[in-house]
Parts: sequence; structure tokens; C-alpha cells
Amino acid sequence: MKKKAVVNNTSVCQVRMQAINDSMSILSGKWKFHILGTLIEGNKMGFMDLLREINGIGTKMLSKELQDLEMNQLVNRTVMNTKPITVEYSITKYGETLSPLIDELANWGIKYRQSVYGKK
Amino acid sequence: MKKKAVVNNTSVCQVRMQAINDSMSILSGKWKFHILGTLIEGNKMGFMDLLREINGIGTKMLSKELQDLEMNQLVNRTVMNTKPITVEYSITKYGETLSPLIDELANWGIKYRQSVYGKK
DNA sequence: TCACGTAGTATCCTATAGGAAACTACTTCC
DNA sequence: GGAAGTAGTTTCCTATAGGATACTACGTGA
Repeated sequence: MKKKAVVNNTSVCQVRMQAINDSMSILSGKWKFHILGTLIEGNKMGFMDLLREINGIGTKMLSKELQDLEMNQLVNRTVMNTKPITVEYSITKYGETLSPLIDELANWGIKYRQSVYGKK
Repeated sequence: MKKKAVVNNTSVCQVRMQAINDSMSILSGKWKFHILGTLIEGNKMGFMDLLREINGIGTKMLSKELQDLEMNQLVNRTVMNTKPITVEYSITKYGETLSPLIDELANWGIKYRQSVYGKK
């Protein structure tokens, strides 16, 4: 039996792997999907709105993750010149392209839970 | 201006958040998507095949992640009674339900890369 | 007998992710 | 003047993810 060559270490597979790495590096961490998901369905939210809406997140993480997402053009941050200064976060058009991915992730999780606890 | 109540802290949103948490806890880590993706397109692979195919992974991580995935019924591990003992890893029917998610992730990453470096 | 291929385990180490809590700074309401 | 709401920043701490390396154990072919 001869040494089996590496099956598919070029072109398509490598591009795919790289693509998955790219996606993961941008969407990594415990909170990105939650933040994006929340902004997708409730557009225009303040920092405190997000903090209340996303169960368990703290100010440090929210702040840091929002900066990451802004840097990657997935969310907009607009400072409003209101009486007490407020900030509006919203999803960008580009961020909206993540909608199917997030839906897929959520739906898979729901199906998973059903398969574990039995559907009722 | 009255205190704004929490917008949506029940039912739908909470279920969605929980679902995303479920998915993420199962698919967490640097390598799960790569392993699953590789097994989806190249069914029946040995440990060493995977090690060679997945660029950058080491034996410890591969072993650990495969155990996780097996525990969650996403991959099958079958010990073959061949001359030198070999092991066959393959994706389960249940694991295949992740195919659209992985495709979505990969395609998004590809589009992202194009948008950053310009399409050529 | 020794190198090589199979399939992992075990050990050690480090970087970072992420939580808790306190603090800043500004404004408005009471 | 003080509480409370806005939007964060800073500091400190710890758990864990993950890499590198070495090792086990078994069988085969030269």
C-alpha cells in the first residue's frame, strides 16, 4: 500500500478553509452574534438598550465588541446631539448580509434542543 | 421621558438567544467547522487523513475536537479491524444538517475577502 | 531489529477571552 | 445638591483554549 497523497490541499478546499477562518476571526467571541442579531431585529439602539437586551453581557464586553464590529463595518455608531448625549447603534447594509447566517445558526440550535429534549 | 422598558426580553428573542448559545457551545473552538467541513466533503477519513487535510491542526486538538463532535452525534468513529488497526471518521446524518451553515459561513467569508481586497 | 505508519495521550506552557467592580464625565430631573 | 440616566473606560483577576513536544502501543515491511 502506497503512501496516500494529501487528498485536497489546493484550490477549492484551501480557499474554503481560509474563508471559514476569515468569517470566524470577524465573528469570534461569545457576543458578536447576539449583538448583530439584536441590532438586526431592533434597528437603532442605544448602548444601554443593548446592555439590557442582551442577557448577561457587561459594559466592557459590549463596548469592546461594538468597536470590533464597527471597525469591520458591520455596525454603525452615530453620536446624536441630544440633550444628554446619546449614541445610536444600528446594523449596516453589509452587516445585514449576516442575517441568513445568524438565522441558520439559531434554527440549528433550536432543532438541536428539540432533538435532545424531544419535541413537545 | 419615561424609563423605556426592556424591549423584548421574553419568548421569541430569549429562545433565539438560547438557540445561538446552544449552537455556539457545540460548535465552539477554532477547528470544529474545519473538521466537519472536511468530513462532509470527503466522507470516511482516518485520523491521519484529517491531520494532513486540516492545515495547522495538531494531534491533541484533533483528537479532542473529534471526541467532542462524536459526543454530540455529529461524527461517527468506527474502529476497523484491519491489519494495522485503523479508524474511520465520518459525518453523521445529523452532522450533515450543518452543511448549509458551514456553506453560509464559507461563502460569507469569501464575499468578505472580496469586499476587502476588491474583486478581481 | 529498526524504521515507519497507524492512532492517539500526556505534559507543559502561554496568551487571551471574558467577568466583576469601580470609576469618569456630562445632564437633567426632583 | 444629590440621585439617576446617558456612555463608556480602567483595572484586576482567572479559567481555558490551544500550541509544542514527547511519549505509548501496536503492526508491517526491509
